[in-house]
Amino acid sequence: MATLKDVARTAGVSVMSVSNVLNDTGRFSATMRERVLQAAEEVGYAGPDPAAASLRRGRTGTVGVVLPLPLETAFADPAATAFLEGVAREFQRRRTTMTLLALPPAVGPLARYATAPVQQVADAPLAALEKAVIDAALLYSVEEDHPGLDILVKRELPVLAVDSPGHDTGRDRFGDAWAGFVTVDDFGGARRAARHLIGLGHRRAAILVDKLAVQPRLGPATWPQALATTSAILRRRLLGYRDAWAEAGLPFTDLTVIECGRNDIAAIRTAVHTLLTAPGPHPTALLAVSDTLALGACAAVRDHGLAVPGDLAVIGYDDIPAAATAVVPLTTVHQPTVEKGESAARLLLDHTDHHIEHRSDHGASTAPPAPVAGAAPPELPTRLVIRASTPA
Amino acid sequence: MATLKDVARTAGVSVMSVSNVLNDTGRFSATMRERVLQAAEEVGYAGPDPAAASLRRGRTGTVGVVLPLPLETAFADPAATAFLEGVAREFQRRRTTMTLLALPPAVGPLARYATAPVQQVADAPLAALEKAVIDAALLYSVEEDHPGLDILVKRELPVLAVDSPGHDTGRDRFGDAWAGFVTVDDFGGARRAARHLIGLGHRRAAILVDKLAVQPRLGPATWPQALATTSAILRRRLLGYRDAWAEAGLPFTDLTVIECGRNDIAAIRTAVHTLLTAPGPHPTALLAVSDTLALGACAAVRDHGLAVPGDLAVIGYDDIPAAATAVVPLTTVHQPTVEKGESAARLLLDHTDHHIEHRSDHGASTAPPAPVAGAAPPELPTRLVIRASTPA
DNA sequence: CACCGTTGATGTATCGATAAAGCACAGTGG
DNA sequence: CCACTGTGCTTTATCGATACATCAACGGTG
Repeated sequence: MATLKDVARTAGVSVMSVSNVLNDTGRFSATMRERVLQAAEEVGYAGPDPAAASLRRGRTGTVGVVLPLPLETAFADPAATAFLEGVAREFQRRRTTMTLLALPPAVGPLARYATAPVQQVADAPLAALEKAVIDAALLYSVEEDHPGLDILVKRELPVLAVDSPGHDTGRDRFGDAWAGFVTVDDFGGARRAARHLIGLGHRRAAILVDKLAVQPRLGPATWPQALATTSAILRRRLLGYRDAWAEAGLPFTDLTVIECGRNDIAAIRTAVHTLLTAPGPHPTALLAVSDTLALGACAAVRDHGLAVPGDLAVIGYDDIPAAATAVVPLTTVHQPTVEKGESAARLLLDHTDHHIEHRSDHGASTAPPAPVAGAAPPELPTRLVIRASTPA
Repeated sequence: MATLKDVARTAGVSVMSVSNVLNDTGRFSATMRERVLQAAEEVGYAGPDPAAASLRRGRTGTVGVVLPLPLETAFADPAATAFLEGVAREFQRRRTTMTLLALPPAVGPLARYATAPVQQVADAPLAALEKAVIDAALLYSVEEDHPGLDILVKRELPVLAVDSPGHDTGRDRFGDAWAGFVTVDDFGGARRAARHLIGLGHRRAAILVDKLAVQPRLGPATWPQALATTSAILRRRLLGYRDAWAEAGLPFTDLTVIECGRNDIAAIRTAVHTLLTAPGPHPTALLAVSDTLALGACAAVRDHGLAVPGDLAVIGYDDIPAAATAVVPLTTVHQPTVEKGESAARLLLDHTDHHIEHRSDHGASTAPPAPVAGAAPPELPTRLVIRASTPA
């Protein structure tokens, strides 16, 4: 591979001149420019070696996006992909590359809501966090006490967590590392959905979730079990639904949580079937924690010979594109998913750009740590979109 | 940030000893090990700086996965996510990280099938290819003459292309860079699907595609238009369907290609509606180039008051999980999608592991370029899975 | 007792680039 | 005529780690 030195020798100039031309620092003449570019072409120079430049500059231009394993789940979920699309868009604007770091979910409930400690996960994926060539990390739905976080903190990498419980605590750092948070008003959105149902006269509903933990337990869950979920988003949504029920003075026994296992038509059909054939009074409405689940539930209800919303009202969550175009357009809680990704990326990059602009060899001449302008609001709004899956 | 030097000073030993312990080279005593680990803990050493290690070793442990923009498309497509899951699995086994590099699709048809040259794309995303800290690149559905490829070639990075037309030509390099290919027998799979229909007595069918080019043109396409598609996979599938028709001596006018625009229920419904209300004889079967399209088409056909397979037979492609569990389980062409990802990753990593094992300071003592054992077969098989969306 | 292979630690050179200082030389104003 | 200010290019000193060579101490052998 040709290096700067080769180009310099060929052009008959110093390496610094070549570097100056290639980085367009402006400190060179037109003649020099020509000579260097010509020589670069001649020796087939492919541009500065990224590893060397990263070492010297102290910046890599790459951010790690940390996702929970299995990636399939993350990729297949329309809400997650829309989020990633937002992240990708902002990264592209800011000339930043994204490295995917997949983490196994920590086993056990969120430590702050449970007594059992989060178990250690396999070492191999954690080593990836140590060796990744990145300037910062963006965590998507990663538990706040995941052991992987310690590694990022040790490396003093700025970290931004999306949909993490950390935001609730108002903190702005993890250990010594800067920390940012972007969340969505999941609690409020869920509460609005449940209030809407109550306003329509519903008194008994079932909440459909895909899984509460890595190992799902199919069927109804008790409220303590449900609230011990490992997912912070899920927990906030459940609390929102529950709060509306409490507000209206309705008993929690009439708001059951059903674990379906997967975002999968067959699994949802089974769950709905079980629900509708169980003894005792049936729910008159379904609150699904995602649109995928809600759409599956609609299909299952129809297969069962019942009508949506006539026999059973359904409300989803996320407002994915398919929600609006479904056979029965879905009433759902809209959240600005793509924008969430953009905000997260923007907030993180604003921080890194301001604080580690570039390695400077003489003392700390870093810009004042001014509050970042145009930063994203920490909590994005949600709103209820009323369509045809709830009665008018 | 603490460096090796700090650890060495604290432990009162040389930097090399620290490096030896951390890299577990075995050339140190138990006492030394203790002292070093203790000192590392004490100064809060976060492990070797990845950029520095990459520079010195000449390897980064990261592979670039190049996907066409918009990423949303890639992430939302179940076939693509299954593929990425396979890639991720193999990478994890091999302790390799993946960097996502999104490329805008080159505008214009594949140059080898067209006279118009592939247009230049925006420069910004290409710069990412120059600056990415990677050892190799895995291209997913990237045109063989995409300008981005030149950059990888200049960097002499090993490249592996999946579902690219390159495999047809039997080449094993792009310029000076090693090149590998993994493809699936798309032609054969499509032909089997169409033959099956013909065997069932069908004589008129419509082929549903999402889009032939970046800017889709909704509605029927002529065969020359269809075959000028920018997607190599799509082209192979179209040729397979067509070949079955030709074999049976049926006219191509009875095999129409319909462009739906998106993998979207509403778009598909419109396309199916148009198809079924057009004057003249209607097709008796639908060949969809993906299961997502096929499942959407099934729903659209039912909405239209017709039955699958009674009134209209439907065959999909890919055999995504949802195909088996659909209301009418889908007849489709199965391809080993996850395995395709694993094979691609394995083939690429086998190459890089053998050929750039590590930077060696003295002369070329590299291992003989033995043919890689256990490498993936270059073309993976497909098979027709007959379920309920075609009559028995 | 001199010779030698082993073990464990250290020194030195380098990977490929960039930051900052240094240095010639031309043009200016007092 | 000389100090003074830019240009434009070069020299020097790193960035943080690893490959390889070297060296000291030691126990076993003929």
